[in-house]
Amino acid sequence: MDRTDFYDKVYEIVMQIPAGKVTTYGAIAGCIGVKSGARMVGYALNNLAGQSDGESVPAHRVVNRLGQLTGRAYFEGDVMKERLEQEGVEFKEEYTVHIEKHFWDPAENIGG
DNA sequence: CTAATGACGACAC
DNA sequence: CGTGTCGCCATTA
Repeated sequence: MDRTDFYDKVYEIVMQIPAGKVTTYGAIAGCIGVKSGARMVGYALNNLAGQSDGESVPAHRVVNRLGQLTGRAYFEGDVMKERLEQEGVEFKEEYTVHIEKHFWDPAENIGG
């Protein structure tokens, strides 16, 4: 599939996310070029559920702009939360990370 | 092509 | 400040 170019971009960025850090869908979408493709980003991550390289993409480090683990439903149990905790990410709520402290800007590592 | 959906985001009330 | 609505782009039916 050549149209997966968008997905590749998402994966390439998400794979660069260091442990203990998190980023947002909008940030990734903007770094790719599709600023308003925030929804598409989540859509691409969801696709990982069936991709063999899915394990290579720490989609659990991607949360919405509020730090909410909206996609935890696509992980096994609380894997998305437990993984972030074991990496050192602080949580404000049961399923909300401290995005303000652990925010990771892809444009500072990919685009620049 | 049209209509509906989605791990989102911003604006209006 | 909280709720409600539209827009965004790609995929699917």
